[in-house]
Amino acid sequence: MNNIPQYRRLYEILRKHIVTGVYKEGDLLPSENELCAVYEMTRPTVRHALDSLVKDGFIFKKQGKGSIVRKPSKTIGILSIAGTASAIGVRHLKTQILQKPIVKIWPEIFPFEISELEKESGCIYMERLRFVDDEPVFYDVNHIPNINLPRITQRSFENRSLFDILREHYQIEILGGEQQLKAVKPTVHLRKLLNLKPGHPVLYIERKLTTNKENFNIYSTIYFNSEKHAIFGKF
Amino acid sequence: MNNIPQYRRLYEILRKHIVTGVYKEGDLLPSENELCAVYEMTRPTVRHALDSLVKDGFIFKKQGKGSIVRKPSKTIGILSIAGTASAIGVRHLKTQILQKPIVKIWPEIFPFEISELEKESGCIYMERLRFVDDEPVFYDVNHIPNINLPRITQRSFENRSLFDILREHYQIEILGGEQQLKAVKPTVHLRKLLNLKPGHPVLYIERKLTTNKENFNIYSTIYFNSEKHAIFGKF
DNA sequence: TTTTTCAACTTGTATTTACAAGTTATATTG
DNA sequence: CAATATAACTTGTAAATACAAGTTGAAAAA
Repeated sequence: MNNIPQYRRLYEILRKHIVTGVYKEGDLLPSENELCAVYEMTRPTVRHALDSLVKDGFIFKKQGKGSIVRKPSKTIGILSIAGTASAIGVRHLKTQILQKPIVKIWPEIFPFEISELEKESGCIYMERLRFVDDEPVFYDVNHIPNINLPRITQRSFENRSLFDILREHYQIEILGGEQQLKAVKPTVHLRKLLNLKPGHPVLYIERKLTTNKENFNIYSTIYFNSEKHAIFGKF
Repeated sequence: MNNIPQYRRLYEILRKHIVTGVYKEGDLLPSENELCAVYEMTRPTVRHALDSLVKDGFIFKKQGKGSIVRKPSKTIGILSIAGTASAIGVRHLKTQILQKPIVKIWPEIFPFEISELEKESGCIYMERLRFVDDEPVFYDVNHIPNINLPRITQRSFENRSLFDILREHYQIEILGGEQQLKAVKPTVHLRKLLNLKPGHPVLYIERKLTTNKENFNIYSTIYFNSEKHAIFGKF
């Protein structure tokens, strides 16, 4: 007997058709009754599949009209997921490493609670300065637990996304996270790093990202120069 | 004939019971069959209501066990969805209306693009100042299209969530949105309103929220005093 | 006593049927 | 020709029913 439910099967089929471009943005999916006929399901089952597609943002429905394909949002932005790279679009983002990844003990004062396993493993520490159109915009300080990351301190992070490296070489995926935002006055050090005008504030972000590995969270502190750019988020 | 659908009615009842603490975190809701009996609906209708509660993060379900309340862990926060009320927890948030809802034309200079229908309908304008522990924290300016909102300028918004009123009385649901964040120097007016220390910056947010009604978006400009509080977001 | 079995719950999936309500193109009417 | 009515679609809501699958605690067996 087939293990996966029928509505799930239809969901996967339609999802694949949407992401591979069989149905494009604005296209109407076949009507519910057509889908019933083609895939030999009843309407509640078909609607269950379509509801899932709505929930995941692939389509929206309009009564009397049909199910309309929604283009996936590409500029996900720093506020929803992943790193700073996807917030701007990688094209214009350059990265300078101020502190190459080194192994350290966790700081005494740390804005987040960490687990026992994370604590006893020590952490990988790195600092980066990131440029948009050759002007400094982000300064970030990162702490990553030193759990099963062979050779990470030898890798080059120049102009590469930290998250891409973790995903490709260590199979670590970001699942979600939490963050706090404030507007603060910059220190002298920060003002120089980010080339800020006197009196201009910075956006301060503390974030914890959870991953597919248990007890493996990524902790970042980010200072953002919002003179010319704003942080963008979709949800 | 009752205009709102039954599953919606049950959703509102259970949602209210959860946020007012009738059911607390970890509590089991009555079983689907019990809800059927009490509210005289069939199980598909009850399940539709429960599905909506799952989608909005109020409960999660476990097969064989029941529907479990999820409230306090999911302080959704201003960055992900809904309004400022859910960012803090309604308990400590008081609202003072600086400008009662009035009908206006849309401003000439507006940070977002608006549709033709929105433009020709005019907008409802309101300003609010919101307090946490009796200290001013949020100042927000809101523009809502004046489309099919009978008597909205007569309603009281004191200490009530704008979104709750839109949802309960006008069946308007927030589906998602986009926003931009900056750290800025406050104007003199803002410094007085938010009782800011000299030299302290504010967090500036521009947001557009999309709803289940076409051509009906909510536009807000928010100034946030981040001296004592931070804006929190989960994703 | 401890372990196993099982009955009585829970939610999950699915069918069938019916009518309400919004959309659109065509045919009808003025 | 232009406005209107209508028929044929679409999705939305809802009932009644059935069985599958996970959970739990009590009864039965070791």
